[in-house]
Amino acid sequence: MFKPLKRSFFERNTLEVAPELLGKNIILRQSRKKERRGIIVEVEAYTNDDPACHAARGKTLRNEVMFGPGGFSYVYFIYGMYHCLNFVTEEEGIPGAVLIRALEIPDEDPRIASGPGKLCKHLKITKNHNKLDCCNEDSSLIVTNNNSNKKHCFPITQTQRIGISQASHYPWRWYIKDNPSVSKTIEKRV
DNA sequence: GACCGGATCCGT
DNA sequence: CGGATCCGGTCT
Repeated sequence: MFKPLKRSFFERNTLEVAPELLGKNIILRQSRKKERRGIIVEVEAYTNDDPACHAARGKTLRNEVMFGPGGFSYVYFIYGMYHCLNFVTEEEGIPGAVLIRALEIPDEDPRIASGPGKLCKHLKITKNHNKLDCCNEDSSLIVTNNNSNKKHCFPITQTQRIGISQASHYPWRWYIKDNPSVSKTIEKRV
């Protein structure tokens, strides 16, 4: 059995949580036996008081999970064809989330989950996975520490966020340097 | 009820 | 760089 990260991990400043999610495992239980795993290699932070954040204009039906406790999933549908996975940060009442932009999937092509839409497609993450409490060990979606040999010793690159028009210059994107599963590496570094 | 733009991806 | 494709937010 795997131990999910505690709620106290998520209920901190989004800009602290985001880079710390790099190297962590996402575990998705799809049935009693079947389980998929991915290593987080690229993230972006979206905070309260951030024009690009879905919560920037207050609570709506779509974004309300961002206003709740940390550690919940926020999955939304975009461009008529893709889903994107986030984990809610900050304490209850303060919206914030970390967008998971790329995963390294063991024994798979490194490009199979190299983007926020691609990773949801590969893991079959849909709106059914919205609002799951990922700190509950019985949840079908959890995040765990990586116990493998290639521990926390990896260089991290910080750049501007990509794919957005509002506040795109904020340097709130982090990825594992030289990891082949990162979506793009051409953006301006900080 | 209608309109419009989007935290994407792929092929050209 | 354009097209696919559809939902949520906003305004009427």
